[in-house]
Amino acid sequence: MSIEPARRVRRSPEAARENILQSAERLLLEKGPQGLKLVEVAQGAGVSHATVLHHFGSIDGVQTALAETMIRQLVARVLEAERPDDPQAQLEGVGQVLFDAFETAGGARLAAWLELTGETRRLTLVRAAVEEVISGPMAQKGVDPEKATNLILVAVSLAMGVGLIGRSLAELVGRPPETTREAALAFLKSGLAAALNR
Amino acid sequence: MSIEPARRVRRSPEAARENILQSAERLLLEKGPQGLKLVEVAQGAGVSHATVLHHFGSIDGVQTALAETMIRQLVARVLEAERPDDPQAQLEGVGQVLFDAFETAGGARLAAWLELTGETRRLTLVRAAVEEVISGPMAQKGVDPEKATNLILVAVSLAMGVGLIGRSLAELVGRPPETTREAALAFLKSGLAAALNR
DNA sequence: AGAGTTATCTACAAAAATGTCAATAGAGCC
DNA sequence: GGCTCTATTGACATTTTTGTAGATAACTCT
Repeated sequence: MSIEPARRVRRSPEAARENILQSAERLLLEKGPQGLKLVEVAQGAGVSHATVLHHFGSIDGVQTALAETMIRQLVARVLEAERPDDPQAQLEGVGQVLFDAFETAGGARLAAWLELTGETRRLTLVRAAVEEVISGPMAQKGVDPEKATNLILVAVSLAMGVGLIGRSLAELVGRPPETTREAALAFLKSGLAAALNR
Repeated sequence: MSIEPARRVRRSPEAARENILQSAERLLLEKGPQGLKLVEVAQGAGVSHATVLHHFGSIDGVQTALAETMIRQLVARVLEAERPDDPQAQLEGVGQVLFDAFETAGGARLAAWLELTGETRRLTLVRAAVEEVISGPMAQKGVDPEKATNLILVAVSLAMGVGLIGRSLAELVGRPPETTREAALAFLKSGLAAALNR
């Protein structure tokens, strides 16, 4: 019995890259940065590790690409909900959206990963997003840019923290996992209201 | 010319372990989880990598020990400042202390690392600390335990987020790095006041 | 001083992870 | 059908990282 050569699936370069990145993302979120091994990524994508190298050049290439797409997704999720319809409802919803963005698809874990690996330069996208919010909804509401910036900094930090450790923190003190998120949301909302209506 | 054998420094097991752990911590904070290599840790500690293995058994042993001591330090830093002298000043200082704790010596990065690696079980220490705060200063102030818990969850999450990405976030939008921290502190303070004086 | 203990070292070995290369096989095109 | 292009692969090569073993030197105790 001779060994059958594996039958191949031939994808377009774009499809191949996306397939691989999805596997990489899954691994990152499951096992953390340490789990991002070439062969495991390949395995998860149903492909040989040589293929991964063909498309990304090196393991670093994979990490870089992954970071970039994840940031892009994160920023997109945040901005998507910034429609300038009703500024009031918007401001109330900002927290909601932010929290979602950082909780969904491991946004917070991505950010943490970037911080831990010192990849903070990659964040020009984020900067653009922040500026968009400041000059968009905030300015419309007539908020002083300085103050608006501060609020955003706080809100994002909070969303980050909640997204990262919110669930386990709540469970740690014997509450349902969403407790942190809900409490933080309420806290943020009332804080925002107090800071803005004045 | 024959090679001189390196002269040895013989430490007590405890001192040796501590020396090594310090190097490991430095590396973790500098290069992230990926930078925690056996030889680098050894180099930073000024010993051979075999010595590290002798004391910790494996690289996992190093990680485990490191996580534990870092958590211990973090919790200690938080609780240290919980002296039941003046409940009022205390509550105001809580934010300060929390933020310090998560910012100093990479507390936030530690927590992030633990989360990313899925090492959340190691956190029994934290649980004890939270309970101590709830039943201590909070109860003294006559705060409903439920509400107290929520506030703590929020405060810790915020401290976490600020400690992790606060500085780079501020720099990202062109402010001095402490901006996030200061804004968050003010936000937290007024929020706490509003939630408690009622 | 001599002996015992063990933290430490060097040298080697094993394993894991990354990277290279030539051959192959899908898919579109003539 | 035959041709071309290249995504894919298996097998090999290299580098990195972790782990093992025996010898040695620092320290304590008698």
